[in-house]
Amino acid sequence: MSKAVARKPAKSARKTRIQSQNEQIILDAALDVFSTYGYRGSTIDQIAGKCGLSKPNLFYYFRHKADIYQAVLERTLVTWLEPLRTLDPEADPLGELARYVSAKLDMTFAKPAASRLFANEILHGAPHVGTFLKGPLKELVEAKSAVIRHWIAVGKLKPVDPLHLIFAIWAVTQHYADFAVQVEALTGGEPDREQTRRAVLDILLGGLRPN
Amino acid sequence: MSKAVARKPAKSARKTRIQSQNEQIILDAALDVFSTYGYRGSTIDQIAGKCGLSKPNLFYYFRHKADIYQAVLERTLVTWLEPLRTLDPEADPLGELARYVSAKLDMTFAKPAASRLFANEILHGAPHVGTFLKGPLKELVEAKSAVIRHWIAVGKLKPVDPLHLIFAIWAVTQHYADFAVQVEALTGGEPDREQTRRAVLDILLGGLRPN
DNA sequence: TCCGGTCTTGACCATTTGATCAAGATTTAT
DNA sequence: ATAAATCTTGATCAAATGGTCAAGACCGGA
Repeated sequence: MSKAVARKPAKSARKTRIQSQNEQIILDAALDVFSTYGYRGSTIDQIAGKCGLSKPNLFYYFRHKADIYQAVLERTLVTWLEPLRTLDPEADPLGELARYVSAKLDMTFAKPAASRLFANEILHGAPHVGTFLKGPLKELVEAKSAVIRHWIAVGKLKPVDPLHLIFAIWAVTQHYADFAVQVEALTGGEPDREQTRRAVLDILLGGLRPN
Repeated sequence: MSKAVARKPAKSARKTRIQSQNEQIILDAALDVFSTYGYRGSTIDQIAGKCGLSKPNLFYYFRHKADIYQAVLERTLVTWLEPLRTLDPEADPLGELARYVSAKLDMTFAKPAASRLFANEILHGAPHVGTFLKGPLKELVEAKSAVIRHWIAVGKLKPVDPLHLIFAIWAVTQHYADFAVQVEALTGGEPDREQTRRAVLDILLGGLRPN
């Protein structure tokens, strides 16, 4: 991932009011479109149509389609990573894990499009976020794995593979965004969020209490 | 989903040796390509290239790109559904669930492309499998939910929402195919399968033993 | 061997789509 | 008010791509 995706950084690094405003409008629309149809399945016309700007105008702000994608993806990654960052080694393990799962679930419900965009990117081999995965994400995950291992070592958590626990938490929480149509088809409408939260916490953390 | 996706059913419903052979070759290649790049991101040329047939030749066997996709998707759905079908109400609940999770995980490892194809389809709103989700899948899931509820009722399983348990099992097992690049980036290479199996069983079923 | 049906493909078409550009409209600073 | 900078867009282009077609190669049964 490179930086500097927008266009005008040449002369005045400062962004115009219109500029930053339209960039946000474009990225909002792009998140919707890309997360729904995938990169290849989305067209500039769709994004332009959704945000009420003309196609050439999009190219005024972003030189290439790939730049729009890159920008919206980067904005998403920050959001996506945030909850894990807050896992506190000092807090009570089960409570802290419950808080993390709950926060991840909240994000899934609040920003399903972000989850789907990320899922799509990974599903297709992470062509744009390979360095993110092997860099920042890996470091953070290793740090948090150490925290979980420590909790286990001091007997506050049943022994469990930390990495796979993190995978499981991600998988289950994001499932409700990424597979939303399936979830809705099987529950008959949107599932009740509190019920979902309780069930997810039960299933994921129910077996972690030490004897 | 409609039937009759291939071409020649008109005169002789019987398929030539070459015909059924090439159809399989095409579908195999199509699964690879579609699961990697998505529907829109895949081209007939890619599929043709991968299976060593010419582009017009593909159109000889399948009239439209969508027909190829449909055919490979249908073939995948059968495979995908199979393990759940075998959930036996008479068996020991925890053992039976463990067997199911294990079988699902085996399928994930054996046919990651199938998992990804399905994931991609759902992720993009299930445009081709809506009726499958709301029909056969829903019925089967409701039947199996009843089984789980029964296990709980007779005290052989800790109370847990059956539907969300099924979701969790799907989410976690398929995660290792759908998010394989992320898993590999974080584990540093392919994760050990037996270790993964133990961890997944621990996490998903560890809290289900009744007191 | 020979014939009808099956299979294969090079050349081609029409549409979609990412991207460009020049000309004009609008905003901003002075 | 005015000039400079910024912003906007209709028209257009070139490449990619789903799909067609006619001509020829191949195969299988009599």
